[in-house]
Amino acid sequence: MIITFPDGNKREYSEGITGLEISQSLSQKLAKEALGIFVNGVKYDLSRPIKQDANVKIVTFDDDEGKEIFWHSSAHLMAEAVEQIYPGTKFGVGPALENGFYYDMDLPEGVKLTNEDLPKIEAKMLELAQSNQVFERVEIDWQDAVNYFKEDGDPYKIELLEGLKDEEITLYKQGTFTDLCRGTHIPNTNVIKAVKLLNIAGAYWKGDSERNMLTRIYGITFPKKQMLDDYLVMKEEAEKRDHRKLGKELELFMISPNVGAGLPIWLPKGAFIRRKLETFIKEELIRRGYEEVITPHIGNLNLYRTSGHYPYYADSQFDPIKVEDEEYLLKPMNCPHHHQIYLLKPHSYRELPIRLAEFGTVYRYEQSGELNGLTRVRGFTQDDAHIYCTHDQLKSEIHNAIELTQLVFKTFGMPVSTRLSFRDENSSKYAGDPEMWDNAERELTEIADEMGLDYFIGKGEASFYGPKIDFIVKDAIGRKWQLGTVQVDYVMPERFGLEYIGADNQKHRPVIIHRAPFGSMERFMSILIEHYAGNFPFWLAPTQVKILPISDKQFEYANKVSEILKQAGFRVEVDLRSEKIGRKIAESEQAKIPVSLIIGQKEMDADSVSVRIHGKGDTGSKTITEIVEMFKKWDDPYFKEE
RNA sequence: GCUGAUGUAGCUCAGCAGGUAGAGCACUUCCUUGGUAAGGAAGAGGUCACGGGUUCAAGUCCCGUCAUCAGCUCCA
Repeated sequence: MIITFPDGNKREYSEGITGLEISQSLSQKLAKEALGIFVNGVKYDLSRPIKQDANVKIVTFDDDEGKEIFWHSSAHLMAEAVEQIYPGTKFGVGPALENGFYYDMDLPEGVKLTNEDLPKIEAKMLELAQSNQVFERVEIDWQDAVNYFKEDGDPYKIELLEGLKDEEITLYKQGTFTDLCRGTHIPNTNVIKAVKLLNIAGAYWKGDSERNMLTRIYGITFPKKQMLDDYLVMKEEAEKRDHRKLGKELELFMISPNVGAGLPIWLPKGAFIRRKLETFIKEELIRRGYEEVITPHIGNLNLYRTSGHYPYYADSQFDPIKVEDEEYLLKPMNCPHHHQIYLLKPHSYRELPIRLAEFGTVYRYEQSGELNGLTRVRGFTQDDAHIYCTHDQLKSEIHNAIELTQLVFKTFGMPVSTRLSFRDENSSKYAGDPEMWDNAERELTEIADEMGLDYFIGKGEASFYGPKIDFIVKDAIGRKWQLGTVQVDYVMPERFGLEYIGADNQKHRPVIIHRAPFGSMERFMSILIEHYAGNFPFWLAPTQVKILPISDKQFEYANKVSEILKQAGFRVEVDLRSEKIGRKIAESEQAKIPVSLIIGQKEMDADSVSVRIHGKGDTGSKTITEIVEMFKKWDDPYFKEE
């Protein structure tokens, strides 16, 4: 039997050899670290015999697939521990996650877990792990499996089995715990050396709020204790970046229950940064032929009946407002307003594309449990624009919109993933005919391919009027959020009866592209705060420079320097308190101000300043002329430090 | 919206066997004039989220509301 390795090497083994034996034949280290083996692309347990020639790949904790196996097995280990501590616990599902695992369980009557119970379970898990339990794979008949779980009193497993009637059923046993599971698992629990249970939360069975709420425990495990320590340090660092924490500390925004949940209020410093971002993108829009418009915050309900947003999204809109005999809606979208502008007069194909842009604030009713800092709010501002173009222009317009979005993420150095959001053919929530959808989805794919985008496809993620390309970013604690978006729309032109006169003197329907490179200013800001950990670059920082005179003998000179810098257009503050320089520096650093200029007798005599850069420390003295030049260079969004 | 936890000074938090509300930082005043991350002293500051209830007495116990957090569900 010939086994081929990922590097192309081939070796001969006798039939029925296991992954573990193959690892052992390669190296002791690998045999110790191996967690599973892919046989012709199929995950196998290391103990499972391989019966024919195959391409194999042995995975360890260093591989994502290895982590998945490790954490999935850890979920089983946790279940075993919980079952031993709380006999009679019923189990739901327990998958591996990107970072760890969870298990959903239905604890016995009267048992309520709190965070204080977690160390007990952790200790049990470690104890079980050290007892060298072997994961055993059992292929079993469907009916036997049902009988087994009936006897075991696990209704959830039986329900899962109902959906697996035509499949091969396997059970996995380790120690006293047996689970319905497809696998794969680690060979032995002893590779789990460090355990941390992170939190407890409720989770509905099958995600259905009508059904039972199970107790979900999240945890993470590692093959080395040091790895857990590193992970916890990293997690702590990430939590320090949380925009809700930094937003408060740096006085960027607030949320007042007196105004309303999910309705953020921008404080002067936060508002400054946001305006700066707006100016930045506006300059790019002008360069790209957009025209700015302004539309009101409410609109006649009929407008949204025409667009289809009402009643389609009635659940996530604020209730209509009665005005005399009409009903108005707080606008959930800007597009219907912009379509009115298009409709104002007839258009020739020669005018297209028409690109209407607006920082439009929209209001959506989000469930109270969903609200989250700036990332999920009830009122937010989109850097919205609608491009009305002919079908011939569609590709190049989409291309340009994607390019602009990419420019944004590149400028801020944010890592994004790109999703082609397509419809789910089995759902009826989409407007327009299937042929149109197929075309639009194909066009988007073509453009993405031509641009060499590294994308994945999100089925069922399209908006109701068309497919889109979404740019998705992770926040500091690993949650994913959609920011920029580019959407194709053949539906609204129909609904609003948009037309243009073509070269053939006939009426034609334009196509609409909806696009927002930032997405929402609120959400973008939240990610930006976390991305920079509050250390905004020079061009964005509300206060760019803090001048710190050492004693009051330098106050006059400090004010003079401040005046020169202000005249040159920089945002400067002077610290004229009778504090020691060490404290002034400490506070300037804590406020994350990019540059502190320290001024003592020496600097005053030399017409210079001592330059301290946030995060770098003292960088020596420079003359006033030199720093003005330097700041001018830094005050550019596209400035990159060599 | 659902489940659970939390809500005490501007901030971070202690007080939880019911018995007159505390610390550090910030703030004010005074002293200090100091060279690259926190000098000293004094002072001021709280309807203990809000509304009910139990009790001689409630920050503390009970109920409700609001908000925040974690998760679930949802997201044009």
